[in-house]
Amino acid sequence: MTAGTAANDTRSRLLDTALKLFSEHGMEGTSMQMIADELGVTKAALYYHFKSKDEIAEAVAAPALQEMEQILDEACTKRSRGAQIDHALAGFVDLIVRQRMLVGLFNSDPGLQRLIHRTLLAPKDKDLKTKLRAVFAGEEPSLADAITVHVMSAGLAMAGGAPEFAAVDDDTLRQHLLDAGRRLLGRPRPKRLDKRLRDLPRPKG
Amino acid sequence: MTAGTAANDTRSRLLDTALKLFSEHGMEGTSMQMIADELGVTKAALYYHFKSKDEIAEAVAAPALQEMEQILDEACTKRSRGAQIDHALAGFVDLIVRQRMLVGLFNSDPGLQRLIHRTLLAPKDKDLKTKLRAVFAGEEPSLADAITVHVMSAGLAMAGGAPEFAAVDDDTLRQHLLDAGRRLLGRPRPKRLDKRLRDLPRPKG
DNA sequence: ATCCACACTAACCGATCGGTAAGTACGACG
DNA sequence: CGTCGTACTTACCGATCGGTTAGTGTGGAT
Repeated sequence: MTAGTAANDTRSRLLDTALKLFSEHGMEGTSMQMIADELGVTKAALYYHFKSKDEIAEAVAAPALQEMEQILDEACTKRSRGAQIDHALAGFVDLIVRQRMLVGLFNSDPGLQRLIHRTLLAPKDKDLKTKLRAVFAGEEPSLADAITVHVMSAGLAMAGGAPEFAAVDDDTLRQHLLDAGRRLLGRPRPKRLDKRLRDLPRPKG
Repeated sequence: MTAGTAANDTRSRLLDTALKLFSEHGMEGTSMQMIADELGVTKAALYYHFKSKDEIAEAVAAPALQEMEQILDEACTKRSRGAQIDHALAGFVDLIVRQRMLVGLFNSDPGLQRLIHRTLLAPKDKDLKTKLRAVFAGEEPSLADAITVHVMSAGLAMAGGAPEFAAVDDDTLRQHLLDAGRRLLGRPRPKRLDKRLRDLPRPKG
């Protein structure tokens, strides 16, 4: 017990550092040397903990991907479509806010995207994006709905991960992203009216 | 006359190729060798046309950036806030659809973003993002509005540049993105406009 | 005292990176 | 004919890339 504290600590610090650098410079723009320098160890030390750069990227991305999958699965258990969407949206926004850097990185780096798709998504019966679209817009969504869902997921993720909102506290950011998501998806806003009520067109009853 | 046709042709083919590769692999993930190979010339030939890789990236991004600036400036000349927003949104969506790859690349590559910010945006009195936010949400927007605008611009750009919608024809994509943008911004949807009717501003009414 | 697994380091690998220097095929011009 | 500019190519540079190998210091168990 209390076993590999040192190793565990270095390993998790390594992941934190990698995430930070990846999100600043992109995955291809971040070298193993940069990660090692930032950590204060040699490059070879990284290869003691991970077999390759790709494995580091996987380890960085995996937890959030798993969490997203879980949120989507939970949402599927809800009875009404409305409840499914509300749960998925709330969970998605919460994940984005808690993992701002990672989520921003995730749908912004072509290299990471390709890697993740190969190693973490492809093996599953259904890839995450498809699942997400299915939860928000049904199994066989119209083009309009598919586009709306894409705008929502990408928009919320990029805004959540944007450096200009880095100083905004989690609760506030979550509320605003939730509002934006609901507006896009045409979901009614629950009671909570914020100070600045805009004229919301409600196209559907 | 008809002078530098060959050179001009190579130069523009070079830019096309670079854009394609940048958007597939990211800027850091694309080497000069890759561009040269795809073009069927040697790497050194690239350096005949451009001084550096950065200069290529600038040349790739510059026209769309200029066009965006022009759209925003045009929008500012409109009388009502509503007309300003409508013009900017229509122009923005139109630009995204016409330049899908580039726009997708633009807000997805940390390396390109940093470069562009240094070389093309910083010198201007106001950077593009600030200008965009000002047009859509006023000079001193609330946090909620700033976030909404960010979600919109990033969401529309990423959806427009997304490979899964690559096969969608321009008009259709434009309509759906416009709808999503209007929903987000709380703009009323105009009654079924003729889809051919674009935003061409009447020259000095 | 010895051994051993752990968590590294120093030194190195071939490949590739962005970039450069020198040379060349070629058409236009005089 | 010769010469000049254009649009390249061949050959090369030092630096850095991801990754490997062999060795080292250290703490705990025996």
